[in-house]
Amino acid sequence: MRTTFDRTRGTDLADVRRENLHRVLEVVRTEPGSSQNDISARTGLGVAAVSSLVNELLDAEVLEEAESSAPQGRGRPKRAVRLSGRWADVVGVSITRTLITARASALSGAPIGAASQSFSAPPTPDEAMDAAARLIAAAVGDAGRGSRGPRIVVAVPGAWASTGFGGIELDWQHVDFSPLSRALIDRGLPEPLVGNDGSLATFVEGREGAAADFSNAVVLFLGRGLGGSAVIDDALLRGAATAPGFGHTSLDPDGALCACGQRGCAELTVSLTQFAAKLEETDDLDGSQPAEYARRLAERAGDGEPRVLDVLAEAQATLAHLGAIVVSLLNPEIVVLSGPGAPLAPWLLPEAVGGMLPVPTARGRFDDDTAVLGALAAAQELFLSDPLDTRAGSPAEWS
Amino acid sequence: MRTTFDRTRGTDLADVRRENLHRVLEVVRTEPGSSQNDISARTGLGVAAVSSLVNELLDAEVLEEAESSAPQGRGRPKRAVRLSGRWADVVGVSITRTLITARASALSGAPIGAASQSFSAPPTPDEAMDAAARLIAAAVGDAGRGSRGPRIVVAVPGAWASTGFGGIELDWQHVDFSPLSRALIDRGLPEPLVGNDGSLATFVEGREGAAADFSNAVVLFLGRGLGGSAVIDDALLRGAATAPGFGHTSLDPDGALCACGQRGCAELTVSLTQFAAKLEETDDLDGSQPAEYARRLAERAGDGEPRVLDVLAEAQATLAHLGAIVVSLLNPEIVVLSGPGAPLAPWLLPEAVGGMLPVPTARGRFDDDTAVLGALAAAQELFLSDPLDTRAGSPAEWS
DNA sequence: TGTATTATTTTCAGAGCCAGAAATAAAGTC
DNA sequence: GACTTTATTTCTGGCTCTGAAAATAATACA
Repeated sequence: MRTTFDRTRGTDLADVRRENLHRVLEVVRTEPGSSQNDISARTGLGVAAVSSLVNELLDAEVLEEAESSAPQGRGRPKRAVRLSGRWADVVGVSITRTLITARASALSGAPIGAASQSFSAPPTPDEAMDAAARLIAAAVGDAGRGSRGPRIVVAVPGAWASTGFGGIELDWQHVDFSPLSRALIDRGLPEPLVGNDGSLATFVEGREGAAADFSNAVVLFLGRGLGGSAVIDDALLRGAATAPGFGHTSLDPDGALCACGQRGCAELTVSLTQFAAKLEETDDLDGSQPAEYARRLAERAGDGEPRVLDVLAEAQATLAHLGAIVVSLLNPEIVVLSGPGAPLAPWLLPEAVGGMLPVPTARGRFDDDTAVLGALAAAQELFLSDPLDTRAGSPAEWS
Repeated sequence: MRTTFDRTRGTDLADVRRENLHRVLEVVRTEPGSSQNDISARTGLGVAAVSSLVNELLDAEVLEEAESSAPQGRGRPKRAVRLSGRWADVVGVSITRTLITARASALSGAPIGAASQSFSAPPTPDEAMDAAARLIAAAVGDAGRGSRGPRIVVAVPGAWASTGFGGIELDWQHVDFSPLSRALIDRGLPEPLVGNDGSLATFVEGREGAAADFSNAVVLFLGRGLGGSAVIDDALLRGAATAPGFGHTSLDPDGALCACGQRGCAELTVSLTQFAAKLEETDDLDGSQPAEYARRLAERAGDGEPRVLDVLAEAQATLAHLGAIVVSLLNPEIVVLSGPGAPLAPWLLPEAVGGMLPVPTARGRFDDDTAVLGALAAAQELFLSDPLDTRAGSPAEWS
């Protein structure tokens, strides 16, 4: 626990301003149509400060006026505000072995543009970055602010190591993302932040999905692999993005050898890839999007197809064990099965997981869109946390 | 992930001041004898601000002047400062089934007083709180500041649940700590903060122990049970205090039934209690302090006693499995075996744990003192984070 | 001994931020 | 139309930082 810092710049008035701008925006995000008085009450800031803060945000077109929904009573009417719906301020990107998607939204969440490209063979890092830069530019179109670029977050199935980004699913190792940064800068866009898909899924499930009402949650991200992270005390578990994650938790030291080098990893029985490998003569998962495959599987399970039920039962047992471990370590209030595999939740999630601490479970809300929505939510959070910053985003891992 | 807040008070200038006071103290703590110029360089604050901050801390007797160690060169000499060694500002307490210890220190870490009481039978909550209050008052003696009481942190082998504090080792359930608060208030002392021993051990190992040089670490606390927590991005993993912890991680769903209700918990093979139960005809652990027992065990292992080696080898296998799981979830740079059981590290820690991510390991530094030193370190951190606060501490869990 | 040199700390504007109070604005009510 | 009510803005004051200048306290050298 290094606690020293060198020249990080002391805290000063500007930090106070930034923090309070963030608080104001957080209130407006969760309660669009708030008035300055409302904001003052929710944040604890005085009305004078809120007036100054809100007007600055209106001037910067981070906020815009909204028609007040509440019926007009006595007295001067409220001036309701909401997050701006005008500019392409946030961009979320998802990279997988079959599809790269970019979505641009306004701060309000209003969609601005989207673009995607599918791949018959998993893209190399260069191919992926090239495509991503093009798709991002297409999604943003001409809706970007002149002065300031959008916040861009890219979700990738992989994790950071000291040598770079790598992942088993894409078979990338030691990948350096600076070509993506350069390609974006060439197009006049700021540098992106790259994060793990499971962590970003956890963020969006926690922020506006199945775990929104809880301060502590574990989110399992079931796609081609198995990932996820946790929310602890209302904050995303950091550092988890750099770890192999839930999928490569070794549950049985004498189990089958996994591609990661360990034995008995959870992913060997819980992942859409493994389901397909066990059920189909031809591995037809890559012929369809993961959520589509998961939905088909759910149908077949619903029809009672025995082999499907067997495979899911095996996965369920693994998940129960993994759940018990994670619950005993992190003590969540809820465990969420998120990602493309969420439609299989009825077969994979027992009503409660964990032995010592039984915990309720829920199905994720976003299925195939989870990763890209996670990236969008993260990009929005980045914007809102420093809404008047005009610097380009610096490249960094996100959570 | 609840992100709303009601009336938490906006950020203001006072927060800036508090934060900067904390930064100054953090520099002085890690480098006693720093001058104002040094502090300015390390914190990024201007010299004018540092002058004001340091003088305020000197006035409050949080800092004191130190003789400068550097040889006097040209120019005006530095005014070296260090943390005050005068007052009993921090108190750490450890409660176990055989011993309650309280230690009072100055902010500098200089010991002020200590008191302890041993128990032949595990104390009830009332007995423990009664003794703790008495021992704390004795340790502080007349070295307390008149105006402001010390920060008091109590380490207990147990965890918080919604209903209160509980732990298997002490057989406490739903324990409410308000009697301890009242007993302390009656003696003119502020309310204590109660935390899990494994979390506090992690804090002190991370702050000044075996994990001091790492930003990410896992600490296993081996005592009568098995606990611990993690440091992630230089911060203690919060929320872990409320979880059953490492000891009750179910490694084998078909394993032996544990007192916690799960099967195959790590603690069933890795804990001093279990070692004693397996090795001795009479469970003689409670006849001695845990670290003493661990040292004897280490000697017997060093002498090659076969049964001891067998038990430790079994424990080692369990730890390797637990380590692999924890490493894949939290990605530490080091795994530390801390607590009274640390002397057994040579037999319990393989050179590297984890399959996918081999991670170096280390022995904890504090043995039997780990819990009380963790509590002391936490109390110091509480003081330093708000050094001019005059309110009494509010009761809260301290993870 | 006296003066120059040097490093450190303190003092002095200046600007930014929030709180609280007063002033202003915009509606409804009598 | 005057009054009441509610919302927002303006104004004053206190606090905190920064940057520059001044003061301080020691050594080095003539």
